[in-house]
Amino acid sequence: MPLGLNQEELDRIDGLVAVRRKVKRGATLFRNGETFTALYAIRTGFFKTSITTEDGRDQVTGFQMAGEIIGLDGIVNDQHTCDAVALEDAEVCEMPFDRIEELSREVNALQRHVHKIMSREIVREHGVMLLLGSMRAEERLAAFLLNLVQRLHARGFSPLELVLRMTREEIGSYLGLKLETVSRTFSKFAEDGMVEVKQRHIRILDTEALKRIVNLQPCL
Amino acid sequence: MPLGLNQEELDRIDGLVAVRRKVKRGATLFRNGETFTALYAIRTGFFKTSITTEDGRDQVTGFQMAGEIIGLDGIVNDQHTCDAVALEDAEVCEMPFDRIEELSREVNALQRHVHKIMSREIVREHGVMLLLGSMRAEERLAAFLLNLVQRLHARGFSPLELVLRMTREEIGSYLGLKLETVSRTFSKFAEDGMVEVKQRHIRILDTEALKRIVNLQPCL
DNA sequence: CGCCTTCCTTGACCTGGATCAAGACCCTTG
DNA sequence: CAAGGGTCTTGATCCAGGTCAAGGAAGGCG
Repeated sequence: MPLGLNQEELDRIDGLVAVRRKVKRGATLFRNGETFTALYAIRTGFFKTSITTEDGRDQVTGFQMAGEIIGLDGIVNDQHTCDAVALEDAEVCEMPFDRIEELSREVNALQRHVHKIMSREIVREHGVMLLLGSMRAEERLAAFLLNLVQRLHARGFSPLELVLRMTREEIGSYLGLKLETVSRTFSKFAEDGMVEVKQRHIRILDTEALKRIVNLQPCL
Repeated sequence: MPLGLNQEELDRIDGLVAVRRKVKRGATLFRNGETFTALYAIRTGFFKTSITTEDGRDQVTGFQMAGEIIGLDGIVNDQHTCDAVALEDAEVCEMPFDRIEELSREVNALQRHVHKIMSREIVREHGVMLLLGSMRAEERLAAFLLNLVQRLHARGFSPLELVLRMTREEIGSYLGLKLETVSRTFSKFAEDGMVEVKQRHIRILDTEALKRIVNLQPCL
């Protein structure tokens, strides 16, 4: 994690992690309705979170990778409100939330950290609202790709190449598009020479062009 | 606020409120880019929060009323990332965030409360993502109206009548629709006898019908 | 190794909501 | 009380993306 902590504090924070848990591809880490007890820090692997309505509609609310925290939705009502599914074999650290609260009363840096994580998630979701509320299909997909490579890059991966862990349908659900539109838009980007698409392998050929698409206001 | 607190704790929490601040209709409480120092509890009045991109796009991220907290977006980077504008004359309590953190180390119930408020906001935004990502115009507006009256009802107002504090355009921005579509959809609801619309005065004639619209899956 | 299933692509067509445009209503201010 | 600007409604038209349909690649499994 972050910040200037002394050894004792670091040890105590290490002690937060109750269990390491492995989650197989396709398995759920937690599910809507389950009792909330812990947050999870992803050590390795890749997750999606999604909500499902009674009438069967389904919205992917995020994709999470190593170093990110999931489970924050459960705090309000001591009950998870979304499903977290591993999109590849994964390992997480389970951190019981009452111990987080306890410890963050004593370690200021941890308290602050928890607040920032939650605030960051709120801000991220604002961005998604902007995307869903006002962007066109190409803009959405370009923004999505740029966001993914940027996060991967921060983890030491290439900023020009990535392997999608999710299906076109899951991307579509996240972006408010149908899978056909996602596929067509990938094809269009490829035609225009901006990316190379081989199934889930994506190579970015022109980052600037993608950025221009995102910032492109329709006509003024 | 909530919960079983003793008198001393209550007094201390009262002490959180540094200033009461009045905000005139149309004025901003805070603005994107300003340094974050405090959360605000709305005492009276009605706010919208919105983000604006460099290219001038604009997304309303929420409407807040008495009893709700705004400013959470500022915690991550000590800087606000959205604008909060009063849609009617309002009064807020300014609560310096470092004092909130300080006090919530000592009063468990406050700590818990802060966590829940943030988590609630995350869950609310999941709901908005669902709305923006997968609902049709009528569903969005019906969901919006039901949400508003429900929150107003919880504050002692009629569950069947409300006055919109925002324009059609602001509703549209929040719901990912153009103002004309919002207007047309209101008209359609009125034709169908579900609501009565007189400019910003809305009377709900058939709550159940609105609920049915929200849960209506297209064809299966 | 070959079958099967899941995922992806592409085409043809359709439609919900956007866009453009013209007024109507209403509130404010002089 | 009249003028004017912001807001709302409604109509006509258009188009981005949805829908339906038909294959095609690829990875897992017996």
